[in-house]
Amino acid sequence: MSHKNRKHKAAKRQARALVFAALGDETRLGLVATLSSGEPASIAQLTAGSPLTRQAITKHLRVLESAGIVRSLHVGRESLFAFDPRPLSELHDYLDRMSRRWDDALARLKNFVEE
Amino acid sequence: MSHKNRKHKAAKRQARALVFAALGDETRLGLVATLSSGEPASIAQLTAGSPLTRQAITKHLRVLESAGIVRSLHVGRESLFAFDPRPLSELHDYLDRMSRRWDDALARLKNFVEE
DNA sequence: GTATTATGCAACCAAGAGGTTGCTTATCTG
DNA sequence: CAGATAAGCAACCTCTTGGTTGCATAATAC
Repeated sequence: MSHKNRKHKAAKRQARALVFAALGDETRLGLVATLSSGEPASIAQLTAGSPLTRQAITKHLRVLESAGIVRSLHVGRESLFAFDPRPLSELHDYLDRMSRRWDDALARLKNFVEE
Repeated sequence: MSHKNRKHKAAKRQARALVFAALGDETRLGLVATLSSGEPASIAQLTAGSPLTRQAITKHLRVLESAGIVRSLHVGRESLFAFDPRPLSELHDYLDRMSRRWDDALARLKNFVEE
């Protein structure tokens, strides 16, 4: 494999890890669920149903934003967040590519636990 | 939605977050890549190509194991790890279900950033 | 123009993550 | 058996995370 290719792969992996990590929290997973199936919402709206403080929710939104999963805009005194499906779509493709090896992997696993 | 259904959903979300979090680290993503496309390997083997110490790799493997992504067995003096595709398959399905809403989401996003 | 609402900013805190080193134990190998 | 190899255990360290509280500021409503 070429040097350039290796670097490219490393960068992809880094970006991917960032997206995975952003989804690795129940609160954020909930926020994504909400935003992915509805209109853009303000911080106050997103905090409404939660036991957490507004600031905690804000932090989670910023994490999602740096992973590219949501985008934010200031409208008046509100800060609105919208879901961006593209990073998740990339993850989906990644898992899809990987899934071609799952049958073999499952066979190896079966063999592994039984031997 | 029923109480039972709500609890079930919460449990699913928790398990999912655990798997996502396990993949939210470049080192672990690398280990998964290695194990998913090859035979079960020992800790020493998995440490070989890495700048990290054996103990660091061990910790990562245990994280993957508690998320169900790998399974381990002791064989002789070695501890072997094998890839289990099922949790990743579940994630794939999750993203797949979610992807039905992505066209709408993308349209909303376009509208959002342009208004 | 005053009160209310929505947010931002900063400091702080406890717990967890990622990593190391040092030592012990178990299992081969010659 | 002696030495080498594979791994486990535990303590420790630093940085990050998830959360809080308090205060300041910008927009909106009455």
